[in-house]
Amino acid sequence: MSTTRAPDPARRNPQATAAILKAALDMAREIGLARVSIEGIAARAGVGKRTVYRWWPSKGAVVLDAWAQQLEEQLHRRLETVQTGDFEADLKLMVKDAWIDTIGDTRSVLASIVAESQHDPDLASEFRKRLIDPASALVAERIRRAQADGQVAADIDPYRAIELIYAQLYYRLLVVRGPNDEAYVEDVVELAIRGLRPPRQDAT
Amino acid sequence: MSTTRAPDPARRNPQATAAILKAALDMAREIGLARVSIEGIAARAGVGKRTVYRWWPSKGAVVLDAWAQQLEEQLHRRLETVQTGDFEADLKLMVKDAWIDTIGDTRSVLASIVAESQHDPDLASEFRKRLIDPASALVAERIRRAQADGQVAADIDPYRAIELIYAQLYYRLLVVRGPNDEAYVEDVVELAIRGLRPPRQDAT
DNA sequence: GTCGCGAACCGATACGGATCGTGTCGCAAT
DNA sequence: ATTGCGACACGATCCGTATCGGTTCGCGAC
Repeated sequence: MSTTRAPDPARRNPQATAAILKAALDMAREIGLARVSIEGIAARAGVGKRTVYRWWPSKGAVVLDAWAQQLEEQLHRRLETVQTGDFEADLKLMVKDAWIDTIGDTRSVLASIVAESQHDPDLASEFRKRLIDPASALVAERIRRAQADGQVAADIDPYRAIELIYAQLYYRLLVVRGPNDEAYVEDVVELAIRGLRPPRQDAT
Repeated sequence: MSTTRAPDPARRNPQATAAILKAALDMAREIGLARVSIEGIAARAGVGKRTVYRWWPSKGAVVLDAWAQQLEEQLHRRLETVQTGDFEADLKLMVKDAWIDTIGDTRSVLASIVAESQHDPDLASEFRKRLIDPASALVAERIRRAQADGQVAADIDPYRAIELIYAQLYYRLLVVRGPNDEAYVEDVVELAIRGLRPPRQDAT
């Protein structure tokens, strides 16, 4: 049972760690995660393969780690800004901030990680924990406030509302491949909020 | 320039083709597309690797071909059934038919193909042409009819409405991994149609 | 305090195994 | 006689593990 001893984090070499993360992220952006290999990462970082295998379970985990770390730094710089009071405007700001400014041009890395996570449950779980959950929690809070204000129906599950928005963005990214820019984000939020109802509604 | 001559389809061996398609689809369902290899397909089909490479450019293309062919057969058997007149009911029927009955338990194959298509533009394009576009065209027709009847606002782009529905299903399949059954499909359609508006609306 | 020593990380290299995509046979069908 | 076919061999790449000296860290003896 005790064959795999956990390595000691205290003895970890920060230089090697940083070099590996940088090499992994750079290569993923240059040639795509699919063509990245652990051998390649180790070679580019000037590091033994063993050192990579010691601290990460797969190439996907390395790239996710590097990428998420970069996003977190960027997000900490923004965070608590959104407070215009208008629900739709706030939502647009939050989503644009996350999807355009923070994710931005690393969107192909995001796509690669989702792709890789289709056959790597551990990576999938780490991805949700590291990216999806924090991003959702932020938006969910704002939606709950809108429900308290009566701007959103009380029987809506905030997380379903978030799905309604982000699903559209991911769908474009992963499946249909249309433009995915600022204008599209606004359209996505508007459509999610407005629904498909005709403007004139004669209830029973 | 003329190094790669296209093979002559007339001389293609139907037995070999069928055996390859069957082997590819079976293996994809059993062990997942990621662990499928062209070597494995050829071995299982009792065929030389060269024969596979002659007719398909990648393992993803083989599996997509086999899978889409099966779906098309199944869809031809259903097609023109939906005509209850009620827009929401029709939409639920159509989507359940496609997502639950037709795709059904081959959903992991779908996920694998989308994953693979992230780093294979040709596969991505073939996937949209073979699956997304036909499915969308069917639903778009029904939405346009609903617009003519006044059940859907006239300024809605039918294809955006479809995205609003299918995006949710794909998002669950590829990213967040919740239940993706009949009940969820109904919820998805309802939420898409209803939007986030509060029930009471005092327009200006 | 400082010295010694074992444990763990480090870079480097080698290894067997798997799969890739191509090349090359002889055979069968047209 | 041309072409698809099954079969097999090939060089290349990457995987995950092992092994080798080296260095750095923690800790107890002196």
